[in-house]
Formats: sequence, C-alpha cells, structure tokens
Amino acid sequence: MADQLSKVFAALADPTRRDMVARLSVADSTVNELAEPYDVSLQAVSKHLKVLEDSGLVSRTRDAQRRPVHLEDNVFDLMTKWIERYKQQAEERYQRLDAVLEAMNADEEANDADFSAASAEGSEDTSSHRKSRKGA
Amino acid sequence: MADQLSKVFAALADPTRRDMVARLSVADSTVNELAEPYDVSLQAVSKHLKVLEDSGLVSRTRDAQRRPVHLEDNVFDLMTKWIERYKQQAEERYQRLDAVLEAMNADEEANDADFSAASAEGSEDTSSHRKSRKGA
DNA sequence: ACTTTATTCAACTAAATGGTTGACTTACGA
DNA sequence: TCGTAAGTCAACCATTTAGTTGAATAAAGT
Repeated sequence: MADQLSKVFAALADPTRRDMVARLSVADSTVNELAEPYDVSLQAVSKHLKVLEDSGLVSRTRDAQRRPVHLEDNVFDLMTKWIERYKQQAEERYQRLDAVLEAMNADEEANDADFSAASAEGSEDTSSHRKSRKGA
Repeated sequence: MADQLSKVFAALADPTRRDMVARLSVADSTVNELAEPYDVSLQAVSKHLKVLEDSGLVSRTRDAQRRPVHLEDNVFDLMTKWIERYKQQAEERYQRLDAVLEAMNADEEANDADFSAASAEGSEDTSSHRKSRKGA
C-alpha cells in the first residue's frame, strides 16, 4: 500500500482486527488463541495478522512451531500525534474566531446586531486561507 | 458499512482524505477549493467528502450553490479514546511484568540467571488470559 | 429566459479486501 | 520415522473502493 499512517488506520478500520489488538493489549497470543473467538477460518485470521503486522501494530517472534503475536504499542503514538495536531489546530481556530467576534463586538458595540448567526455557519469570511490556496 | 469507529479509521486511511482534514482544520472550504491541489476529478473529491461526511468527520451546510465543508473535530475523541485505552492497557502490562521480574529477582536472588531473556519474548506464561478466553 | 458556477448522480472499470478451501512447511513427540 | 499440531501459501470468489466520464440539478448572474 503506502505510508505507515495509512496502513495503521486501514488496519484498525476492521472490527475484528481492533478486537485482536484489544486482546493483545492484555497478553501476547498465538494465532490459534487469537482465532478462537471468531467465526472465521484460521487462514482468515492469519491474513488479518499479516495486515496488522505490516502496519507495524504487531510483531511476531518464533517459539517452536508457534508464532506468538506481540502488540507494538508505540505505533499508537503515530496516530495520536496526527490526530492531536489537527484537533488542536481546529480548536485554536475556534478560539481565534471567538476572539475576532468578541473584538468586533467590543469595537462596533451597537452597530449590526444579528451578523453573528451568519458567521457561525463558518465559510463566509475565511479569506486568508482562500487566497493562499489559490496561489499555491 | 458499520460502526462509526470503523468508518472514521477507514476514512483516515486515505492520504488524500487526511490531507483534506488537515486543510479543513485551518478553515472551512468549498468542494472546489478542496479539490484544487489534487490531481483528480471534482467528482472524486466529492466522493471523498461523502466518505468523510458519513464517518462524521465533516459536516456540510449550504450557502447558495456552494456546500461549505466543516470539520467536526469532536469525532477525533472517539479515536483517541479507543487508542489510549489499549495503549495504557499494554503499558500497564509491561509495568506488571517488570514488577514480577523484579520480585522474582529479589526472591530467588541467585538461582537461574538467564530466564529473563526468554520471558521478554512474552507469550509463555500468560495463562490467565488463555483460560478466560477458552472458557468464553 | 439563458448561461455559468458549484456540485452531485449514475454507470462503468480496475484494483484491493475479506473471506473461502486445499495443499504445504515446520517442528515437536511417540 | 511417522503422525500431529501450528501456521502459512495459493488460487479463487464476492464485495468494496477509488477513480473515470457524461449527464443532471440548483442557484446565481446577465
């Protein structure tokens, strides 16, 4: 596929795989153990594990004919970093918007009473972004 | 498809969609604005937006013939909650394991010197999990 | 009313995904 | 060395996905 972040998100988009991760957070397991609760073939589980493995979410070692699966919890940070970044950016934006609205309110005091409703929809006056995108 | 968590992860598994989200964290945008930087048809972008929308990551309002897209940052929490939960669980496990190893070390002091390497692989003695899964 | 702008719908295609079954490999244990 | 247990590989199938093009809709602008 492509970059790791894409692979990790894709891997966790499947409920069975998420459940496997959940169970692996409790203890390392073998393929058979992991397969047990699900109503699919062992091969299907093996495939799921391959997906998890090459997303970097799990690793496998070898113990005789067993291949214990181990959760690589550090990969989670990759996601949380991405998520937190944009979440914060969005939040900051709202704070800025609130600040602007307040400033306008304070500045123009009793001019135009109901403009805030329209602005709350968003989109209208985000000119700085619009220009820069067009230019690029 | 299915549950929201699956949809959100699936939505973010695509780099183009992630980029859209990144840009939407800066400002709400119209479909045309969003489409501009990418080398695909407007219709393709429209589809991506549909995916983002029914994952709950974005919402759309209406402004004349435009349909401004707005990032719903609250959905991020759904993911971070899931992630943090299992990340913590995994971390706690390691702490517990470390504690056990230390306890054994303290208890048996100078008995069996190299067992720690084998235990570090994991899998061997996770009996509690094994039993409970089998039972269920 | 006629045209343009912004966006979606519909039909199609190629590739990826999640599942299946059957054959194979690897290593242990008798 | 023969059998069995634990997994994987390979070929196949159905469904979903990301993209395409062409036609349709909706609201302005002229």
